[in-house]
Amino acid sequence: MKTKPAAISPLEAHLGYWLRFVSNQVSHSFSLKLAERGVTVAEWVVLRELFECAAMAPSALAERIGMTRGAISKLADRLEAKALLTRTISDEDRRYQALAVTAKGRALLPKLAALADQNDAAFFGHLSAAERERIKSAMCEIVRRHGLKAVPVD
Amino acid sequence: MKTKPAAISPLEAHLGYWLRFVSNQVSHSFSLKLAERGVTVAEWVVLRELFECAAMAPSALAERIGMTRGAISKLADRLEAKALLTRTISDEDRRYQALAVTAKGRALLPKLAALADQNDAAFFGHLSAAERERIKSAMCEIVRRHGLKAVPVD
DNA sequence: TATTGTTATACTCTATAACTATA
DNA sequence: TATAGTTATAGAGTATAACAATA
Repeated sequence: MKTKPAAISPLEAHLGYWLRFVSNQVSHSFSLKLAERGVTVAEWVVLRELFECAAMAPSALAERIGMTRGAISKLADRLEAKALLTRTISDEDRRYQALAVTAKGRALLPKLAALADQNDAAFFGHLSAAERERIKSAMCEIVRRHGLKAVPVD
Repeated sequence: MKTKPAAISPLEAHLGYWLRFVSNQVSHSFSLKLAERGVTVAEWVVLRELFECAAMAPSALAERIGMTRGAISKLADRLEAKALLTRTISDEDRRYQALAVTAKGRALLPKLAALADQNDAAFFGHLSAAERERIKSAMCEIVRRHGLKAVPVD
């Protein structure tokens, strides 16, 4: 009985629109903070991920983060130039590399993590812990359902 | 009494990380769908926003969407080339322009909106309506708190 | 002089695919 | 030939700032 088809849903009807909007702002804000330390968001993700393990191959890292090998290669270039990361060619199979965070990188990481904490708090600090957890779970579940690469479910 | 400082929070500790991860996937998936119609995500946003009003100045649109005038200018170029949008210079003040969606653009919009609906459903359809609304409200609240440009709270 | 819109420039991120070197 | 990593190319998105036209 609708007189108008209402075929054209508004932008704000889509959850994807809101996520993109907020996410862009959060990431942009974070990127400004990181810029003071001379690092980009993608670089932070790589460094943080490498920090866990002693060393990791570029291809493994690429899969884990959900990036292409080419992208990792370029990021590694930049991080190497900043002396935050080293490449070491394997002796056994010289096609393999081991990426590792340098001492300088390890010294820098806590500061970057503090910026990440600070940025997250600025945007989501007003939410209750339960609410944050709820949203996080929802996002995590979406990642799982869609079989997205990096399922870093902690 | 902590033995370890635990100073370095993991990536997954941050809600911003999850939002960025999911949002990137959702947007990418949407961009693939839109590509079949020869449109990008940013172009969809512009078209959808212009669709509401008869016409709008680039600067007003820029503020509403949260983009720079330069970005709008480039988008308008592309949309004009695709005959989805027109620029009309004001007679009163020749610095002003009116951007408007063409008939072709109006014909295309329902199809794009359907893709948006479809994409949103693919990622968020498994959530209850209440849960979706909850997350949407949270995002909306964040936008409001941070006084972000486009507050299309509808 | 202030404002509107355009243009030039640049950089990040991403993806594809051709390429090199190893095996 | 198969794999690991690199490089070239491209395009979207974004931002800054210089610029032209107009008021």
